[in-house]
Amino acid sequence: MSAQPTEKAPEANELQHRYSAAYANALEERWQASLAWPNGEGYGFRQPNPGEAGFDASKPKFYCLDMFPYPSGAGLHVGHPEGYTATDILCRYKKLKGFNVLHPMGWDAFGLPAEQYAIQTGVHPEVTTKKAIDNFRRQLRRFGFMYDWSREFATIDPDYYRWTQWIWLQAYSSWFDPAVKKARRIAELEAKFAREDSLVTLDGGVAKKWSACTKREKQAHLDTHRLAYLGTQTVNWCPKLGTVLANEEVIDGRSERGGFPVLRMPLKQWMFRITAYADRLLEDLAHVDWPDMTRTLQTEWIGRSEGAEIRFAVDGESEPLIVFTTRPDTIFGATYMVVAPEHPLVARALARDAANTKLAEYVAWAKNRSDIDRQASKEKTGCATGLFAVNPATGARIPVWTADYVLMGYGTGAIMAVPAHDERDFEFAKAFGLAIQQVVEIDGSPFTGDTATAGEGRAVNSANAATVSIDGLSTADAKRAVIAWLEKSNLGARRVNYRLRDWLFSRQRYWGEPFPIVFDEEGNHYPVSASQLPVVLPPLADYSPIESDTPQPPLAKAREWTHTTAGAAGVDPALLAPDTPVVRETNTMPGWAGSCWYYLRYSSPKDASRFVSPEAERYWMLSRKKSAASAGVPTAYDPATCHTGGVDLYVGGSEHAVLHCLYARFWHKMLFDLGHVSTPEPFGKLFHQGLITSYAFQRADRSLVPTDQVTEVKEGEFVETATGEKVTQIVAKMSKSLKNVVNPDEVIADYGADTFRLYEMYMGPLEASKPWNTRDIVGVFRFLQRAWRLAVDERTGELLLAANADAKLEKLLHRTIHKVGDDIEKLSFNTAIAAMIEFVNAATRPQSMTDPTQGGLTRDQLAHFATILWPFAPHIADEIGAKLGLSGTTAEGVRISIATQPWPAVDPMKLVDDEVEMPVQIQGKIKARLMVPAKADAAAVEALALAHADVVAAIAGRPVKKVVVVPGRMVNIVV
RNA sequence: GGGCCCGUGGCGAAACUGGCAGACGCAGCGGACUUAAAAUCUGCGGCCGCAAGGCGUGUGGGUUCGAUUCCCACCGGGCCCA
Repeated sequence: MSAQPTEKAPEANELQHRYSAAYANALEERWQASLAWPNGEGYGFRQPNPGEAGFDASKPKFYCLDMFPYPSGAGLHVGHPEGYTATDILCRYKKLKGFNVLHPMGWDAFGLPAEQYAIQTGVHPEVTTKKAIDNFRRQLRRFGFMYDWSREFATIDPDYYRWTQWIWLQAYSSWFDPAVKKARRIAELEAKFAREDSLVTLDGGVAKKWSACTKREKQAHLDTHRLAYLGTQTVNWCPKLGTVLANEEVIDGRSERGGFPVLRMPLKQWMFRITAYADRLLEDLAHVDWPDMTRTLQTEWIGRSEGAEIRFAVDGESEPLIVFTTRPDTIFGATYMVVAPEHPLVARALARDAANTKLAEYVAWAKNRSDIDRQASKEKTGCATGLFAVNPATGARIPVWTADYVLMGYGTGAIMAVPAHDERDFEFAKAFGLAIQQVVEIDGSPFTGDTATAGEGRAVNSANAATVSIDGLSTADAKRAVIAWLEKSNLGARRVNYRLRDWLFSRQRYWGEPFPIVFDEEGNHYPVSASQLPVVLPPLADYSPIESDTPQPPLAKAREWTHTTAGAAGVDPALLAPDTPVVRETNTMPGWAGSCWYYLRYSSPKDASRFVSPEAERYWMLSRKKSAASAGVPTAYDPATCHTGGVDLYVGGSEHAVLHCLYARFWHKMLFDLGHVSTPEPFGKLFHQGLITSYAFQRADRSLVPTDQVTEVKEGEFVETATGEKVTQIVAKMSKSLKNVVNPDEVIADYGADTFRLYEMYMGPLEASKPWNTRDIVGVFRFLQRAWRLAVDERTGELLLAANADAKLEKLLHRTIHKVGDDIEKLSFNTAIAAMIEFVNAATRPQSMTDPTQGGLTRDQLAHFATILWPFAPHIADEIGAKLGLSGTTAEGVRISIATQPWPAVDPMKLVDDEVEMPVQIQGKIKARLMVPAKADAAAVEALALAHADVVAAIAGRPVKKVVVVPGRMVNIVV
C-alpha cells in the first residue's frame, strides 16, 4: 500500500470544473430547467401587457419578431437559429437596457408537406404537424432562446384561424373607395347607391337605376366591389393529379411531376383586390426602414407604369380594340397590332372565317403553353387573324396578329406594335415581314433598320394635319401631346397600369383554413356569421386528390360537412332561412393566410372575443418618430409624430421579401382602413439574415459529389474516394443529396448551445451568406473555455478574483462594453464577439494563471464582463453570475438571472487616450511613427513630424510642398 | 437581354464619413510545460527578398496629398426580373 494512489486522486479530479462539452451541456440544461416558468411555459421571459400585473409603464417598448418557422418533420436546420440567435441577443440586450421586450414565437403550420404525408400514410396532418411542432419547440428551447412562450400559438389552432377567417370576412364585407383611396364597409356602398339611386352597370352591360334592380341584381353588383370576391382565372388543372399546378410546375403542357396532361381552364375562385392598394403599397415603401433591395423588389413586383389606353377601330367590328402602351408618342410607328391567343377578338375572327385552320391550330397550340414558356422562348411565333385595324393617328389600315408573346393577363391582352422602337416587336416584324417605321430619333443611337432603338428622344415622321402632329417634340412632350389629342378625340386616355395582379386566394387543397362561406342551390354565396366562427376543418378518411376533369378539392369528399343547411353552417337568418340547403366552399386558403397577421395576434394571443386587444395592439405596434418632439406612449396614429409603425424589428430570409411581406402589408392596410389596427404598416424595420451554406465538391465536369464520398488527401486538396479523381471544394446550399446538412442537435451535443450561438454569430456579418465550417467552431468554444478559466478555478469551481483592478485592463473593459453595445445595436455580432475575445485574451495573458488563487479580474470587472457576455452565451454567463450572486435563487427562493441586471455604464473618460501614435507618410508611404498628445493641434503635429529624425532623412533635403495633417489619424508630407 | 449586389492571406473575415490593409478566429509552423501525448500558456505568420527594400484588397485606367472605400471599362461569382 503506497501513498501514490491518494496523490494521484486529486490530480485526476483536478479539472472537475473544466468547461468541457459535457460540463457545458449539463450547466445549460440546469439553467434551462431552473429558470423555467412554473406553469410549464418553459425557459423564457414573460412580458406582461399594459394593464397586466407586473407591467412597467415607465419603460420604452421593443417588439422584435422572427419569421415563424414551418415545422417540418426533419427538425430545425442550422439556418433557423441564425436569425433567432441574432434577435435573442438583441432582445436580451434591450432587456438589460431597460426595455419592455416582446419577442414571441409560433408556428406556420398549414401547408403542403403535411398534406402530402397524409396522402401517403392516411395520418391526419394535425397529428404529424403537432409532433413536428413539439420537436421544433424542444430544439428552440435547447438553444436558450428566451421567447415569451406564454404567447405561443400555431396557425392551425382553431382559436387562431377563427380570426383568420374573420379577417377574410372583413375583406368580403368591404370595398375600396377610390375617392378616398380607402377600404370601407360594403354596407356604406349599398347605402350610397340607395341614397343616390345610382345608375349601375350590371353584368352584360345593361345600365339600371338602383331602385329598379332586383335583389339579385343588387347583390351581384355589390359582389363586383368586394375586396374578397369570386373571380375567374385561368389555372393549370391536371386531371390525373387532381390538382391545380403553379406555372413553374408545368412544362410543355404537361405536369413536371408524372408528365400528365395539364389543361388551362378558367376557374371561379376567391380573389383579393390587392391591385386597389397598388399605389399605397408603393408609396409607403418610402417610409419603412427596409433593405433597399427588398423595396426595389416590391416596387418592381407592383410594376406601376404610366401610359395611355388607346382604342383602335377594327374593320367590321363594333367594339374597338383597346391597348395599353407606355409609349403613346410612338403611335405613328404602330404598323400592326398583336392580341393574346385568348383575346375575345381571336374567337370572333375564327367565328367569322371558320376556314382559317392555320389560326385555329395556332391558338390551340399556344393556349396550353404556360406563361413562363411563352415568355422564355426566343423564337417568335404568331399568326395573322385576317382582321385589320385603323391606326387613328396615320389613318392606315394595319393587320391584327395573334402571338403568344402577348399575355392576356397583362394590360388589356393586346398591344400596338411599334417594331422600330421595341425589341420584341422588331423581332416579330422581321420574322413575319411586317412594316417597320421609325418615329423616334435618339441622340447617339441612329436608327439603321438593323435593330430597334428603344430609348427616349425626339419624335420624327409623326405628323398628320388631320389628326395630331408631334414632330420635333421630346418623348415626354410627345406623350403629353398624344394623350391630350386622344382624350379630346375620345380615342383613349391617360392610364396607369400595374404588373401586380389580383391575388388568387383559393387552393384545391385540404390542409388550410376553410372559407367561412356557403352557396345556395342557385350558386349565390353567403357568409358565415362572425359569431359562428371558426368553420372547423373536418377530418377525412382519405386525403388523396380526386381525379376529375373539373377541379374538385379534397374537402368535397366530406359530403356530410359540405352539404348542410344555412342554420347549421351559421349563416345569419336575416340573410338566408336556417333550413335552406347549402353547400360549403370546399377550396381552402393558401399557406400565406396565417402568416398575414400572426404578428398582430402575438400582442394578445389569448383574447377570445377579438382578433387583437386594441390596447395591446396599440402599445406594441405604434411608435413615435425619433424626431418627434413629444415623448411618451402614443395613444393614436398621428403621421406627424408617429412613424408608419409596426414591429420594431422583423428578421427573416429574403425569400419572403416579396410575397409574404407584400401580402401582410395588404391585409394590414385593409385592417387599418377599417379601424381594426392603429398603424398603416406592419413591419417598421425589416432585416434579412444571410443563407448558411456548406461546402460541397465538384468534379472537373462540374458535376457534384456528395461530401461523404470525398477524402482530403492534404491541406485543401480533395479526391473522390472511389475513383481518386481530384475534386474542387465549392460553396453550395445544404442539401440531403450532397450530404452536407448540419444537424444542430449534434453540434450542441459536441459543444453546447452557447458555443453554437457564438459560432453562428461569429461566422460573418448577419446579412451575408456564409459557409458552415465545422472546423472553426472550436475557436469560439476555446474562447468560452478561456473566459470560464479566467473566472473560475477549474479544480474547485470557486471564483478566481483579482484584489486590485489593473488600470489598463479597466480601460479595455470600458472600451469593450462600449463596442459590444454599439455593435449589438448595429446587428454586428461578429465584431462584438471579436472584441470580447480580445478582452479575455488581454485579461488572461498577464496572469498566465500561475497563481491558482488569483484571477485576472476584480469582482466588479467580472460581473460587468459576465453581463455583456450574457446576451450571446447566456448559460455560461449566468453560471458565472451565480457565483457572483447576480443570478440563481435568492434566499427568498426567487429565481433571478443576469436579466435583472442593468447593462454596465461606460465611463467616457476611459475611452480616450492621452497620447496617440500617428504614422507619418511621405508621398503616401509610411516613413515614421510619432507619439503625440491626443489634444495636439495640426500645427504642433506638423512641427513634431518635420523634426522627426526618420522624416528628415526621408525628405533628404527636398523642399516640402505640402503637409496634410489629419488630427489623431496621420500626417502626409508632399515633397 | 435589363436591374441590383459581391470579388481582401491557405480559409471565415475586419477596416468609422477617403486616412496605419489583414483586427478576431480556423488551419499551419516554432517554443515552454510533460517521460510522452493531449490540454494549456506562448511566439511567428500577405507575397517576393539574406537584407535594405519592393509589390500587394479580381483586372486595366481615372479623381485625390492619400483609394479596399469614389468614378469609368472589363473579367469572375451570386440574386432578381424578362
